Amino acid sequence: MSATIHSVAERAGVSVSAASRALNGRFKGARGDAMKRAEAVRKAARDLGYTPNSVARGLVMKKTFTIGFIATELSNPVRAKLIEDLRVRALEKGYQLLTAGVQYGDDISGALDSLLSRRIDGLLTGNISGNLGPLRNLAARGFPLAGFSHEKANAWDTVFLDYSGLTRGLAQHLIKNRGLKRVIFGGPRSNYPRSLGYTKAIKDAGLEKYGFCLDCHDFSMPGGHALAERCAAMCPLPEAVVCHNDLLAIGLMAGLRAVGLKVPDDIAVTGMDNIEMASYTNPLLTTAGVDSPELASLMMDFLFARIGGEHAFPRRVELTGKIFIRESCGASQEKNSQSF
Amino acid sequence: MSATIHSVAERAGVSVSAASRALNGRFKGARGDAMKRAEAVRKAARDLGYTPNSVARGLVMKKTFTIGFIATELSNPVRAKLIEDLRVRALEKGYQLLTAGVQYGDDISGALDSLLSRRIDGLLTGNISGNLGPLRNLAARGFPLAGFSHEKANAWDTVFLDYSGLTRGLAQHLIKNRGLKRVIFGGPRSNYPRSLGYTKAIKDAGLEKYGFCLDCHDFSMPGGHALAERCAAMCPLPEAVVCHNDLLAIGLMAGLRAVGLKVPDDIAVTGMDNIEMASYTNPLLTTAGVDSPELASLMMDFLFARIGGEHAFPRRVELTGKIFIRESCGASQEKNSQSF
DNA sequence: GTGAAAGCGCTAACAC
DNA sequence: GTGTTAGCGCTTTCAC
Repeated sequence: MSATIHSVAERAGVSVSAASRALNGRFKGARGDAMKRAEAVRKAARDLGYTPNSVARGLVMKKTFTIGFIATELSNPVRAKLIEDLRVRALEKGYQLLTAGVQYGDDISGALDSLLSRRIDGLLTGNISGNLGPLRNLAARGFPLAGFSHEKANAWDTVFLDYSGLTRGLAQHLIKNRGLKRVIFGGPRSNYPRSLGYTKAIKDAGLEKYGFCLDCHDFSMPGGHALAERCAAMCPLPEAVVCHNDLLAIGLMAGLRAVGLKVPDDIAVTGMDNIEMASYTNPLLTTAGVDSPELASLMMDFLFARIGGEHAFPRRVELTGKIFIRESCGASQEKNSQSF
Repeated sequence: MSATIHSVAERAGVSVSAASRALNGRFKGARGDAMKRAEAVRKAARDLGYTPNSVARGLVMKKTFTIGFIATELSNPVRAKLIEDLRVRALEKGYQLLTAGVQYGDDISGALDSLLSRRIDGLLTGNISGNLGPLRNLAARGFPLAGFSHEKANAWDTVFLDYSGLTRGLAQHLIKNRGLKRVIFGGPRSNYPRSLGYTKAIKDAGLEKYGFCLDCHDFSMPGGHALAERCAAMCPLPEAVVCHNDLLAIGLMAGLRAVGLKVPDDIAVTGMDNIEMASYTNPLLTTAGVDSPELASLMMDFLFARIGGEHAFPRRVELTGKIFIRESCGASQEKNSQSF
């Protein structure tokens, strides 16, 4: 049905190999003769409505110009933004991005196999957990791999994101600058860096007896909203809640309002990720995060180096985040944006 | 490097075709003999760490189990949600989703060619504009195509979304139920259905002299924020602004607050799309929209029918939206959610 | 430069 | 059922 390189070669009166060369623009010296033939090939292709078959191309070249991205929470705004940024970087180099979503803690092998069977040229990893064995194997075999993580050490190239330092900074701001004591955490009771940073700040300040975790494993707006009642029921009321992420914080703020509590007057709230929406909530959300395009660039630089054949021990680079003091923590804005 | 079906066949002591059959589970009668061989093949595959090469598979089968989605504003929450819903539906049927973003009014042929060269089995279209010729050609040639649109007629299967009726309903609510007169529109001065619906409502109510458009072609939160000053500068102040979409409305609400105007007391605001965030803003955003999973299902049903070989004239189905009256329009909530 | 030929990894005839 | 064989559409040797 569709035109093949065969048919365009025929129409142009040349061999398939000549057509292939012409279409891919491989001539060294521009001898007028060859140029003319090449033009004839291009014209034939146009006439026939030829669309190169990159499936066949991928088979012979063992290269698909596709890179995979595997992560959780694909529709979380932070991730959606990152995906767009990655896609832009990929496109710049002539690559397509193929995304695969997984659930927290789920087995990734299904998604991974699907990507691998499509013979992606490299794989980008997001915040995945669970059994990372298959990925480690890939890395060990020299398969191009890069990602971001809050883990100190990794088996493949990773951009390190210090979420722990960020929540710690947020909590410190609440404690030191605002003089708050009953600062609690909203998010999963776990050893995620985000909660660890909070705990550290509490300990540093000798506020252990006020430390508390509104345990919640649904880091979404509904999840945050549901926290409000539990929060309001606490006696005495907490003065601030440091949230696991922006979505949770935004949901919590809405929930707090629904139960008649004012943010930040009654309770201060902070988020994490600095999604675009954090600059438009009422009150404006105090949060922290890294620059998404920069993260995308760093990951892609790692990956393309590997794809280019670079062979080295797993590398690591740290991307520093920033703290954005806005209204929801009730602070004066004297120190609007602080590097961390 | 990677194992091929050849190597697993060899290891299992069978022919490649037997291996292929075993791996793809094609046996009719389950004769114990065949079953045992099949198991041997599967074991060999496991031992070798065999990952089927779907590039080769796609080449011979002329089928890639991939469907494309082409649309604008991929990172707009409505679109991100739809993509997730489409992805789920696709995965259920064993298909992958390959997304391609384009700019409003831009030429889509680049993105289209990229998708087509990957030999997608079908294509889903979002709200694209510009030269639709290539798509019409595809449809005419029988290529599986489906999409959503606010156009009455289309050259391929489409789910019709009546945005015009929705903004009209929103404006009517403002005018009739709240008795407002100075109701203006925030969004592009164009013949988009969204603004048309507004205009219609204004005319129906004989309020032409109050009609006005805060022209703006950036339907984003920053875009909406920027509108606030122009809005505040109007004299007399408008009583309500019907926005092109939720993002714009949310940005506008933030901007209005920044210039000291209260929503809805000073100015009412409505959005469009009913993104999840609309249920968490302060004030809660009155808006309208369609159910995303339902839209995804409808589009997929159309597409899979075509992929399945169905041949028919372009079909059309209408998906009715709902209006969600919340706080930002200042209304009592007596009629919370109204079908439209 | 050119064209003939080989082959990427797989599935689908086809005889057996 | 099984194996043998012929391609899918392309790029890339390789002689010329």
